[in-house]
Amino acid sequence: MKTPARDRVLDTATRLFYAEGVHAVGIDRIIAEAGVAKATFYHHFPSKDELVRAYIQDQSRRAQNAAAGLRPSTPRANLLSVFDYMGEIGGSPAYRGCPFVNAAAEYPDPAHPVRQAVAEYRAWFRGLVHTQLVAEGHPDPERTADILMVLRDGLVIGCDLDDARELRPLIRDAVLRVLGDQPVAG
Amino acid sequence: MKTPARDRVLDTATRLFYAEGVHAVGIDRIIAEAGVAKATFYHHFPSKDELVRAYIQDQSRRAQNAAAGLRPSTPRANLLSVFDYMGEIGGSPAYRGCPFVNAAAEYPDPAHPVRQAVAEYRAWFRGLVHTQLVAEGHPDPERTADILMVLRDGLVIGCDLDDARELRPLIRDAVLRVLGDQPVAG
DNA sequence: TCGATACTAGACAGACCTGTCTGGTAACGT
DNA sequence: ACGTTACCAGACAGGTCTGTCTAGTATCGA
Repeated sequence: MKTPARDRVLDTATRLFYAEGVHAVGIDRIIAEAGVAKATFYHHFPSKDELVRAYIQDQSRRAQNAAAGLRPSTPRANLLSVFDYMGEIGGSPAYRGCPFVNAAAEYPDPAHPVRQAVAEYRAWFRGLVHTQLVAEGHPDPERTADILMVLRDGLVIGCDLDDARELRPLIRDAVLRVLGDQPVAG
Repeated sequence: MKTPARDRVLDTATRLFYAEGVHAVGIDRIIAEAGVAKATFYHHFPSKDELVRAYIQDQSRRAQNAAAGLRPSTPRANLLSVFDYMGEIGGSPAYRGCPFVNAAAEYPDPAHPVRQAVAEYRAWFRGLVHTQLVAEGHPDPERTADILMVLRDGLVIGCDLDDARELRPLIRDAVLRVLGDQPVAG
């Protein structure tokens, strides 16, 4: 218990929010499992919604760090490795879908800070994909980036609601079909 | 107020669950807005979770009725019209994403009856797409149906979290790319 | 040594949650 | 006429929710 209280709270909240949903997990449970006093929690986070926002922003930061950690190769290989990585994550037994999509489902108001944090993550991911498309000289980077975003969202849903093991082998195929230079095999 | 109490409850629950989320809406509010006594509610639905399941099953039934109402044409046209229809729905100002995906996000346990009702809808939709692919003689109907399912999920997310008006014009393009016989335009 | 900061335990308020219960009204088939 | 069923209003129980508050301990820099 030598890690700072704020970190323990955020780590515990991340685990519970992701596994069980935001509205399904109360502050009392978070502070109990984090081993933190209630006053300490409200010292670091002014409200539960701010904790949720911090959770989303932290997940976004981690995703960006993970993407930065991938050793850059050709734009095409970068794109494929991003989607392959999604398949790896999606195949984990603890996988419960995308934290951003799941959180957004619990915050219907697009103006809510949590939704805005989700929008920031999405803008970053879309930019990542778009940059690779431009770098590889794709003839239609705008539209293709949009469709790859759709593919991304569909994959995180599919890995959660369907069988990720069946989905994983076709990710590369799907990306290549969207990129448009790979005819469908008979 | 001459419609039966059960219908008023289900209609009100559908409206509120979809607009605000399942956990965010309490029984007290549903019965108040439906103009129904609490005992009447619990007479028709043994628990809130059963109401949620009825809501999901009702949405599934409506989707299947809507699909049955589309006048059948060529398999290719059927496929495109299904996805076009999704774009129409997704462009509505009241659109808040897919009720099945949103509900599943609030019920992490795959064994929960609500999740099973969602799974039944998904199996139906996947079968609908697969049938059309087989009918048009597609060389890879299994894998293509899976990817179109991914596309479906990505579209409902994108129409909710991004701008549906930007997404709609590229739906047909995305479907054709997945079907694999349409090269990307320069 | 002093003051600020981080932290702990836990009571408390006020609202909301699901689900049960009592008690009464009205329609309807037999 | 009678029993069943559907429906109403609303109290109630037991729990949980967020957020505030009191009161005290520990650490650490100046």
